[in-house]
Amino acid sequence: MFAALGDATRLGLVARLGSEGPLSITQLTAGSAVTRQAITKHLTVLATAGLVSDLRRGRERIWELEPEQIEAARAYLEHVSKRWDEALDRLKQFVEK
Amino acid sequence: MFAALGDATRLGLVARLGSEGPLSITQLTAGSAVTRQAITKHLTVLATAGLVSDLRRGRERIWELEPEQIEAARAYLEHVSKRWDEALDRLKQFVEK
DNA sequence: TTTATATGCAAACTGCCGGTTGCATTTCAC
DNA sequence: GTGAAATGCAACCGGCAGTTTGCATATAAA
Repeated sequence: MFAALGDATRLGLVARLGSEGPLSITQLTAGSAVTRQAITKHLTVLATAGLVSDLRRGRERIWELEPEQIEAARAYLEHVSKRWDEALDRLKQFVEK
Repeated sequence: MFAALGDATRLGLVARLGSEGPLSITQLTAGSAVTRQAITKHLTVLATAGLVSDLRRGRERIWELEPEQIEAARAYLEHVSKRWDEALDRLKQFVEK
């Protein structure tokens, strides 16, 4: 999942979907430097990570953010951060004894 | 930075440093499946992303978490998530008009 | 019913990433 | 001071990720 966010192009897609709302593949391609095919592949990767989902509307495919997964990533980082604080506290206790 | 967290081995290192506190390269290697050299390279990547920092203690090199960067990543995800909510609100407004 | 638009599928290429191996260097312990 | 422990440096390698290209398919528009 962090791997999915780790590519610059993909993080860009997530950012755009976040600020502009649901967009089609063609719309996403216009605005990125790479080919439509590349965008499609990136979207597939993001979808596999659960970060986006798609729905068909006529001949176009609309992609939108899946904020729950983003929230999950956020929560994980918060968790690590918290554990780190606890670890430092334990270390402090240990040194003081 | 998300790219740095995107590798399984590296995310594991971050998790360990978070829960166990500062550790040396050798300590980190014992517990991972890969070579000490691989660990070293991963730590360099994490350091470049600002996620960890090192200090020398005698002949060993101690690595510790840099929680500010983790916080930064967390904040970014929160930002995207928030923007997404706003985008949905705008969309709702638009549809209702 | 043509024609243009939006997308899907598959093959091919290239660079970089994660990993190992071998040897050199520093520092601690005895 | 000699051996062992912890680390550094550099070269090498295999595979996969990101991208492009070419063609096929579906759907809207005229």
